[in-house]
Amino acid sequence: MTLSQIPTPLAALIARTPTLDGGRRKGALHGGVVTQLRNLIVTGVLAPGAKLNEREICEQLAVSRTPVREAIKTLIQDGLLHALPNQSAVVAELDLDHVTALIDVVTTIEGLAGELAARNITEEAIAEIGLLHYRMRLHHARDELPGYFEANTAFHRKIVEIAANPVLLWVWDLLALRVDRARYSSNLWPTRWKAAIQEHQGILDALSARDSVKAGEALRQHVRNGLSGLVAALSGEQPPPLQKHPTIDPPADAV
Amino acid sequence: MTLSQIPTPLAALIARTPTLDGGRRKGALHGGVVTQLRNLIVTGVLAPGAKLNEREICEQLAVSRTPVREAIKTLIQDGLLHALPNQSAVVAELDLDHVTALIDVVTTIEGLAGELAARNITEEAIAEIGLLHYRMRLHHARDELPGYFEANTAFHRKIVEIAANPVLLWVWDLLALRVDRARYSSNLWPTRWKAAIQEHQGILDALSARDSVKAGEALRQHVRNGLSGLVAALSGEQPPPLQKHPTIDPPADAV
DNA sequence: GGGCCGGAATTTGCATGCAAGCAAGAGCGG
DNA sequence: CCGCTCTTGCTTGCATGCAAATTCCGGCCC
Repeated sequence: MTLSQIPTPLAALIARTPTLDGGRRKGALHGGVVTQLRNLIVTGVLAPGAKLNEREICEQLAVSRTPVREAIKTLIQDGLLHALPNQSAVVAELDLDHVTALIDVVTTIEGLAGELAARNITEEAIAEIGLLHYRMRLHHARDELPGYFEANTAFHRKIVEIAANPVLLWVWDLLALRVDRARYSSNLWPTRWKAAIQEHQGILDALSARDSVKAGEALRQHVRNGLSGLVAALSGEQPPPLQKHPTIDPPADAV
Repeated sequence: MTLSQIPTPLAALIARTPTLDGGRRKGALHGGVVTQLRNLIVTGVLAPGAKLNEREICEQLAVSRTPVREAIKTLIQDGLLHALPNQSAVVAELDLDHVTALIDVVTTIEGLAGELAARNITEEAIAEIGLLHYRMRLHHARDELPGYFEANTAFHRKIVEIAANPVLLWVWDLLALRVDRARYSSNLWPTRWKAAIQEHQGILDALSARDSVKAGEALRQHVRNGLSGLVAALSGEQPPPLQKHPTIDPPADAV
């Protein structure tokens, strides 16, 4: 349950990032630890309920306890960890209720983003969105899930950026963490792949037409469809996140 | 600019909380510091742009740097502080743009809360909301602003609680911090006081009738009205929060 | 044999020490 | 007199030491 029980994927993920501190800059350790741990949690390498032993993390990441402690506090704020007084922080459970709760909130937030984006969008932004859409289509045609996933996130985030509302972007980023976590945990979502692409096309069209109502509605429908499917997948197969990481190869590389 | 320049209100606020650590429990220091600093920022005692010197805070709060550092990190996450590498964290500016951005997001969030709450609401919850509404009317009749303010926050938060969506509540709490900060900073809002009470009545009626659409719309309108007035107030009187405390000049480094 | 109790080891929480980096001020040159 | 540079002081970032709390394990009692 603790970190040492899953040494291989953890070490692999850590090794992937160049020394955790790229340029040996001074103030980069804290942020690096946050990123590392966040990835481990979001991708499901650290399973829900896992206890985070500070000393162990220190050894694995080769830093002292101070930045690790600060990172843990940060992740608690993000809702990825759950804190108990004088006890190890544990990875937050992936409650089906919580993921279900995400649906309404994320749907609403992205709907608002679509409405605002449709009003503000420029020709340049339309092109950027279109670019991402076709990157997704390419990845889909090539059956490249990780690439598609990345482009998909970029697509949605870009729309929020275009909405030009810093608070909205802030909230979206916080929510995206949880959505990604649930998505990694479900690990079967290509069922809706084709439908998603069509919906993306509809969103792109609405944005291009600067149709605020249509864009908002299209995004709401798309997000609701996606998240509902995700919840269905999660409620269907009970233990998917746990079965994943013993086999090191297929999903762990999806970074 | 630093903490020592405004010793009186800070000391007063700190003194108000019983020793910062009520029962000398062990894991309570960090949270206490967060609460303290958060209050100081939200209420405007720590003006936007103020630099937070760790050592100074340590002395004022009589704790070591470790919990203070962690608290600062937390507040940075909340968006109340802005971080610079190897430099003191500064209190985030109260950008008019950011407050304006809050309008759409908070309006949307509370609208959703109203819709969900209207569906889930029980007789007990209706009574609790009604209680808070009449507490507000009482405070209004007595011209007690602080009491009204507190009840108002409780009223809105209660609706979000009734919505029974943990993610929604989480997001609302985060946003409420910023709303409160802007509200404290504007410090003239009784202009809409009477109108607000009428709108609250409408919200209460819609919730009692379990009319989801109506409740959502009433809340959206109410929140938008309130926040728009707030933005107007903030844009009208440029330096209201700054003039309250000692000496503030554009150079900003007076003693 | 099972459950309860006690103590030791582990672990978090807080305090402090040391080095790197930024900022302000003195000194110098133009 | 003004501007630039270098140096000094202060501040943050990280590492580590110590005490309280929890947990886990062995022994004991029922």
